[in-house]
Amino acid sequence: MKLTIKDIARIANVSPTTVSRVMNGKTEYVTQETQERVLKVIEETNYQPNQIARSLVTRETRTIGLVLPDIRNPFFTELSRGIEDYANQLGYFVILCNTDHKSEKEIQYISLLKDKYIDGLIVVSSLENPISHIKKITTENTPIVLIDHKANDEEINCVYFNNYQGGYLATKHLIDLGHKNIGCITGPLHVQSAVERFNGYKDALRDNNISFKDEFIFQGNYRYEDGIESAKYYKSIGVTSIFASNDLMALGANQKLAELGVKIPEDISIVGLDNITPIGISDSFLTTINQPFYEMGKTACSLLLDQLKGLIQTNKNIQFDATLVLGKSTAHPKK
Amino acid sequence: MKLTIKDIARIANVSPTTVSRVMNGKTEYVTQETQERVLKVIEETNYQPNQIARSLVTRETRTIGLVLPDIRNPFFTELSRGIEDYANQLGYFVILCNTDHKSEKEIQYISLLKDKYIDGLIVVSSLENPISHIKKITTENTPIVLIDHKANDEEINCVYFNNYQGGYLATKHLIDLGHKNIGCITGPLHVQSAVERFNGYKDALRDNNISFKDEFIFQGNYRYEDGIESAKYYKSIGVTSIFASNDLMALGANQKLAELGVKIPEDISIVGLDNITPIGISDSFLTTINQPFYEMGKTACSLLLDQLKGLIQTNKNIQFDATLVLGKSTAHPKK
DNA sequence: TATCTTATTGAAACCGATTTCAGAAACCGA
DNA sequence: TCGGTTTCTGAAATCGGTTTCAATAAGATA
Repeated sequence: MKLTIKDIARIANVSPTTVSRVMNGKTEYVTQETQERVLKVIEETNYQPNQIARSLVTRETRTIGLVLPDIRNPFFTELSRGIEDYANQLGYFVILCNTDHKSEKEIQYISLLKDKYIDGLIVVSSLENPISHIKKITTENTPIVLIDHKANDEEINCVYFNNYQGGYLATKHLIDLGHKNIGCITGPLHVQSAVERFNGYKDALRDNNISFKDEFIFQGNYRYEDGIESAKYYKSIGVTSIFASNDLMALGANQKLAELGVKIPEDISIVGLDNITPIGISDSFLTTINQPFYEMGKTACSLLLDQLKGLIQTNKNIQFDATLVLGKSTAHPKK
Repeated sequence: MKLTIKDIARIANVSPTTVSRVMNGKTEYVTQETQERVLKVIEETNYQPNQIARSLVTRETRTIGLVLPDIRNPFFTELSRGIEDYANQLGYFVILCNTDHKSEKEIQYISLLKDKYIDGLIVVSSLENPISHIKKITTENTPIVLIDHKANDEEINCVYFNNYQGGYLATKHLIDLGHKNIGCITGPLHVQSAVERFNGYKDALRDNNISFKDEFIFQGNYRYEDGIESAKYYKSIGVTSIFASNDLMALGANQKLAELGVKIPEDISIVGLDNITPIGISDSFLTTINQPFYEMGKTACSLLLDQLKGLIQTNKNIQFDATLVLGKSTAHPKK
């Protein structure tokens, strides 16, 4: 039979009130002696208070919800570890919810989480207009952090990556190596991140007096297959280098170009963006732009918990920088 | 201000008891008319009952705990999706806990989860003797499923992969292709799964009258680097094929052998084991043995929830079969 | 018509903690 | 010695549901 606070009170010959006080460290008005007596009983009986009963009155569950498209995506896996590690350190649990990019699933999950009285919510949203939707279904005072989204003003907490800078740096690297004919495999251009990466590419060209050429652009969809598909095209038009808007497409292009007899990086240099290193594989072949997923998760979680504890009041927008990671897939163009 | 069951009762002009009955479908003794009245009020006020208060009396949280070494490991990522999908379908939440293979972290997590009154627990344990440890810290009647572990009798629920069969099939495939000099990169031999895979290798040789040679064995640690390291050795002793006890080592060996000028599969065939396909990359190069992680997770979760609902009483041990996945890394040996 | 079921509803207890508030004891200054 | 603080403790209310049990009304039976 599970012990309750009343049992402990009876055994220690005090009231439940006192037991509660001792457990919660509100001992300023409890004598050293009774305190020790209670602690001894707790120790001996190995008593653990019922967290649900606690939650009912304290209104905190020490649990946060994490809603994201698919944990199998390496970005989100890494992100989730950043979040979980930080949360665990401060005694919080994380409930994981995969939405598979489906709006209904996302809304349903968030709504269910609300009923569960989680203390906070971290969301990588797939909704058209996440802020208004999410605010509609959550309680006024639940802290929320949106990842991979940028808000105006201080509407909501946001943590996101500087995609523009990523595209810019990748392209600049190729330019610095001496490339002038630089292809660009874009992401789906109805998605904000893809547009920004593309803008980074364009601006890097402009800033270095290289004219933008439409035929150098191949529109992809962030999939490996898009990279594969682009290969034949790029081989035929003869670029000396390619900036792929994500690593998956970069790897696809690399794979197919190699099969077509194109030497990487001698004939064509390739830069990716994301830095998704397959687990355990240390030697990185691909030159790419690092996106600090783990750090972003950690920051999102710390933002959330700070707000939870009232340490900060206003919402923040935090942007993460892109950095170049040198691999073996880029080199000077051949003369 | 959040509505409570009393508010609804007042508005609908009934007692909280009746509201509760209607919400829980215990309507056999509620007239159609009052039922509709209550439902209408719930609908109009958008009332959502407080799940914590419910849990306090029903003793169920509709939440299960998932404890595993590291979600970044593709096995566990896939496993977690199998679990989460199934749990979500039945209205359960999943709390994710990474132990980083540390015993203290695992024990601490399980103990904390117990206090939280989760309904069930799924564990991929890193403990020496998981069953006795886990049973010590959990309540008598919490359903538990162990993954990647095999129990005697019906001590506890287990879901695991037939590692022996995996090693056997991989080796048999090479033998069927005509190979006789078959190297084997083992896993860490203090780990059960590694021993079983190795035994599968040995028995496949024996059953086909190929003598076991000690010099064909390279002991690894399931890491990419171990594969890299083994390459020089295998090139020097001249095997025609290699069975690597996991995909990571297979990929490492492949990488390094290719660098050393060895043609795969013409000069040396390689078989892995695990079938960890990098996300989004469809064309599989490596011939390997599939381990059905997603299915295993799903089954573990269904086992847990069935037990939770009292649908099954006895504990079960469920074994999953290995299957061969043909890639481009194996071929007949050269004459 | 009197009695016995059966259908319908609600008052009150309960789950197991925290928190408010009041009372008792000890201490203190005049 | 006496009123006023301060220290220590516990009774009871509370959080928001579910469940038990009793009460009432309606219908059935004899």
